[in-house]
Parts: sequence; structure tokens; C-alpha cells
Amino acid sequence: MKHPDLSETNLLEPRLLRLFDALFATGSVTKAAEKLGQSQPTISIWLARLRKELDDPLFIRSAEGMLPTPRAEALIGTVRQALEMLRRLAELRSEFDPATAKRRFVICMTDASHITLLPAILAHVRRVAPGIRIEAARIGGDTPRMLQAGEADLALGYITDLDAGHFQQALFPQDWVCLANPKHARIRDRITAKDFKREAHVLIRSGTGHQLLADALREQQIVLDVALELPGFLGLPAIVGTTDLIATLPRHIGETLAHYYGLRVLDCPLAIAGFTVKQYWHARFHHDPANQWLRDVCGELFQQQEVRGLHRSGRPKKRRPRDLTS
Amino acid sequence: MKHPDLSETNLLEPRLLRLFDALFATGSVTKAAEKLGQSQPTISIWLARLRKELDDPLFIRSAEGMLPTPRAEALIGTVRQALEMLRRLAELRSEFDPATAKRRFVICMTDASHITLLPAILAHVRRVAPGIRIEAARIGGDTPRMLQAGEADLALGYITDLDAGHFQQALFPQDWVCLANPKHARIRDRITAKDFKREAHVLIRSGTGHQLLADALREQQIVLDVALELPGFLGLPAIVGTTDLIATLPRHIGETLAHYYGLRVLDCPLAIAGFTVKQYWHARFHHDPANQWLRDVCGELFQQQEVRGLHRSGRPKKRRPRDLTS
DNA sequence: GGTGCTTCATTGCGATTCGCAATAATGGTT
DNA sequence: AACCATTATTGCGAATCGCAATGAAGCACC
Repeated sequence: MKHPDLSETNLLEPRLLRLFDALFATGSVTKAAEKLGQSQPTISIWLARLRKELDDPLFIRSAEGMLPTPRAEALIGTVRQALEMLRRLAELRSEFDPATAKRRFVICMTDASHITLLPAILAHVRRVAPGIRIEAARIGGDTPRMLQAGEADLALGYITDLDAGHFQQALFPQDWVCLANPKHARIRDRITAKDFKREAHVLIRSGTGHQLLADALREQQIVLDVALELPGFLGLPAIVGTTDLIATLPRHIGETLAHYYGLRVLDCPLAIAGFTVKQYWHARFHHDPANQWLRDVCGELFQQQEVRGLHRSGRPKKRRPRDLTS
Repeated sequence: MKHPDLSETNLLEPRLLRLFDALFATGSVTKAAEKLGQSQPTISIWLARLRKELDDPLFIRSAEGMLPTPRAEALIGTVRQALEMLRRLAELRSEFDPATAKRRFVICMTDASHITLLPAILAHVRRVAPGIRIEAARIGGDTPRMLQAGEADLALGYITDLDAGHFQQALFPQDWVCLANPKHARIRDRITAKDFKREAHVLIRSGTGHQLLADALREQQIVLDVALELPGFLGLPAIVGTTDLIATLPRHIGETLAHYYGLRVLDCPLAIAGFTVKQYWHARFHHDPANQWLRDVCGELFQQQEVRGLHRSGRPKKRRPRDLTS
């Protein structure tokens, strides 16, 4: 055995602290043994060890039993405090009660999620956790670092190159739809591939899915007539509702916008890779009750049945660990 | 291994607390191993044990090193407090500084010692330990119980049936002398056995030595002419100084009284068993610095050269343990 | 003083745990 | 994919453990 750091004194082990306490209370090695669930010879050996480490006989045999020395009397208070502190360490478990907790959660998400996910999160949280505040932050190259640093608690969306140390949980799949003006002169109830190539388009140059769309166009060697590119979704409903431009979006945001703004939703004729929207968090917070509550909330709100059956993974796996359980 | 008391949780051992602290400080298993003087695999195993006992990963591997979980961050303060408390336990040693200490010592002694020993003790203590108070108590059947209970710190004298658990240290031997009126009509410079039997005597019916005198008289079948019996030494000098009565006393008190009151000291013609005046204390206080100081003081004041050479005994022996060392 | 009882201290030994060299696995960089 | 640094795991000889058996100590009783 390597000797421990010579600058460190030997510290008493919990069993010796327990012995000290029990012997002080009972005045008997035999009774202390019973109390500690050990045999009498074992406890006698432990006492010898205590005596050596504290350099004092500590308890002297007499007709009245084992009587403490002044040194033992001086130490018993600190021994009991040390035991109490060690018990606190073992029992200390932070809990999270949404009804009473007061804290802020930072959730990274795309702009689209402000419309598709955030309202439902906010409504739920305001109902069951009035002291909780939600802050939305953008998903970007900094997101993994923010999750690890605890500057963000969760990320919702589709993140492709998250490094190790993060968990993920699938929420719902996404395929693609086209939005059109309900009064569109040429596009009624469906849009064909031919229509798609002929018509003018408006593209959103943000969000995690736009790269998939670009990939699909390149792979199928299709060049769209892109009449307009927007940096975000803000003006999109107005543009699609007053022109004949076609917008191609992930289904969730597409249907949401169509619903609110009375736009026409059409199955997309282009074969674009679907993707799964997930929630991501750092392994440091995997067992944190607060973080766990938040992702349970998101899971309940957004997880669709068909992804619930995916088998669990209890720990992060190479590249992108995911967690399917509370 | 018998299982410990089921009502007790497993408490963290000091080495695991040290590991927690070192890992929190360094963020590296390898560096923590160096700091703790163990190998890296050993520390990795200890970390696994910590994780299991606290039911939390505690530190998560990342590019920046091992990062603490919220649980680890919540625990580190208590871990460090527990370590500090355990260090205090190891280092706590009561000291006794006579120059500054304030306490009371209770010393059991015979009445004779009030005259022979107490003045010297008091003078010394008042000079080097101004905050110390001395209380003299009588030696009696209760003395052993008082020593064990801490109600008395020391006993000075000749105690014959002290039970186990007590230490003793020889101070000085005692033989016997006779006191006479310097103007005695018949007793001049010496007293013969014939004189001894013929003369009238005054006896002191107290002190530990009077039983030895009675034994000697009985064994030698001598019947003294006891004209007076006193319960103590108070009136003795006046009686001897104004009558022709002979007093037989242990040498120390005899010479002391003769010195103060101008009495004649004569070698006792009767063969009476000598004895050794000792100091006694209970084993519970053997290592107590205060008790040790007090008996060192008495040793220095009263221990004669011829008893200093007696070999030491480091622990109490059957029936009457004695200690010859500081 | 001898005997007997209870309790604490010591011994010898089989069982368990320990620390670590060697190596596998992991995370990150090139 | 290869390489490097670090953490996790395995197998094994060494060290420590708990305890049955027993010796020693303290005390009551005869």
C-alpha cells in the first residue's frame, strides 16, 4: 500500500466514530458490539485502534464498566458532530418540487419552436410551476458548451454534431410539407413534382432542417426558382398568403403556420430526408431532479407514441447519448 | 462480515471524502491520484465507490476534465466541513499551562499532611500557577471512589487497600520517632525500650500509620501506659511540651512538629513497620495533562532520591498500579 | 486464598478486500 | 483512421478483516 500524503493526518473512519459513540453511551465493549452488529473481539480490536490513533486509553475498565478519560469526554461532542455531518452527507438529496420551486430554466430552441413548442411549455409551466421562469435561447454552435456549462438546461430541436457527454431523447419525427396561398391560381389540393419545379419559391434560411432541404435539391439535381429568401419565419405567412410563392417546411411548423394564418398545406412532392426532433441535455445534469422534471414535462408534451417504444439507454453512448426514461 | 446496524446508513470513509475534495479541486482522476498518493486505477475504483454510495455520477468526463454534477456541487461544502471536523478530532489535544490555567484540584491527605505537605504544595502552586486552587480532603474509605469519579484528583499518604484502576507513585519512606518534653525529668538524649514501657504516653487515634503502631504493640505484647488519646494532632505539641508524656509518630510529622514547637526528637526503641508515603490517582486521569502536572509537582517536592531509582511501570499492575514517571 | 462469573484483550486462521500493473475504453485532435 | 491523454476495468498477489477460541483482568462469594 502506498502511504497517503504525509501532510495528512490519519482521520478516523466512520466505524471508529460509531464505536466511540456507542462505547461512551453504553460503557461496555460487549454492549457496543451488539449495538454495532459486530462480535466482541472485533470491537475490542477497534478500540485498540482508536486508542492508538488518538494516543489515549479513552475508556478505562472499572467495576462500573468502561469509564471515559478526560480526553474522551473532551472529544465526544466533536465525534457526535462528525457522525451527524457524515449522516447528512449520505442522506442529502436535493429534491425538486415544481409547485414551490423558484428558478429559471434556459431552453435552446429554433425560432420555429417559439411558435410550435414554446407556447405549450409556457402554458404547462405556468399552471404547475408558478415560480419557474423560462428563457428561450437560440440553438447555435455554442449550444453544446452552454449545456455543459449549465448556462442552458435543455435544447429542443435537431442537432447533428453534438459531442460526447450529452444525452438526447427523441420527441417526434418530422417530414416535409408545402404551404401555398389558398387562392393560388394554379395549385389547388395537391402539388406535383412538375408543379414544384415550375413554381416560384420562398426559402427560410434558418432552422435546422433547411440543410436537409438543400441536400435533397442537390442530390436530385433540382434547381428551384427561389424568388425570395427570408432569414426567419416572421414574414413568411404574410408572403405566402398574398403571393403565389410556395414554402417548403417541416410539417410541425408548416401545419402550425397554416392553421394560424389560413394557408393551404400540401404533401411535399420532393423526397426530403425526415428527421427527429429531440431534446438534449448534458450528462452532468442527468440525475439533477430539476433538469429531470423539465425534460419529463417536454417529453409528456411532445413525445409521440411511436417514439415511446424505443428501448432505453441508461448511459450516454458514443457520440450522442440519448435517454428514453425518466 | 456481520452487517452493520440496519438503521445506520453507510457513511463515507475519510479516503472517499479526501477523494471528493481532491477531484473537485483538480478536475482530474490522474491528478487526484497523485495528490492522494495512490495509483490512478485505485482512485478510479474509489470514484466508482463514491458514485455508488452517493447514487450520482458526481463528476462527468469532458474535454475540460471531470466536471461536477449539481449533486457534487451541493455536497462539496459539507464534504469539506466533515474533513475539517475529522482533522480537528485527530489534532485535538488538551494542554495544561499552569501559568494560565484556572481550576481547582482536590487532594486527599491525612491531617498530618496539612502540616507536613500542604504548605509546600500551596507555596509552589501559588508561585507558578496563580489560577489554581487547592482543596484538601480527608483520606477515608471513600477515597478510591472519589479518585475514580474525578471528585478528587490525587491522594497523598499510605493507602493499603486501593482496588484496581489506580496508579501510585512512591514519594518517601517513613520510620518512627518519639517526641518528648525537652525538660522531661527522666528522658534526656535517648529513650530505651525500658523507658518506653515505663513512661506514660499520648496516642493520636488518626492517620494511616497508627494501625502500624497498634500492630507492633500487639505483636510484641507490649501494653503502654496511655494517659491520653487524641483524635488529631491539634493539641499534641502543647501536651508534649507541658507534660512528661511521650508521643510516638512517623518521622516526617514528628520532626516537623518538634521543629516548630521546640520538642525533643528521639529514635523510637520499638520496632514498628515503616511505610512509604505515596501519591495515588485513577487510571482515567493518567494521561490527563492537568493531573500529570499536579503529580509532577508533588513528585518534585516530596520524592526523595532513594525512591527515584525504582524502575518504571507504564501501566497499572494487579492490585495497585504505580507510576514512576511523568 | 481459592473458585466462579462476567467482561475485555489476544491469537490464529479462513475469508474478504485492497492496490496496482496491464490493458481496454473513451474523448478529442490531427 | 491514427494517435494521444485520460478514465475505466481486469486479474492477482498482498494486506486486512471478523471471529471462534481462549487468555487475562476485575470482582463477588465462600
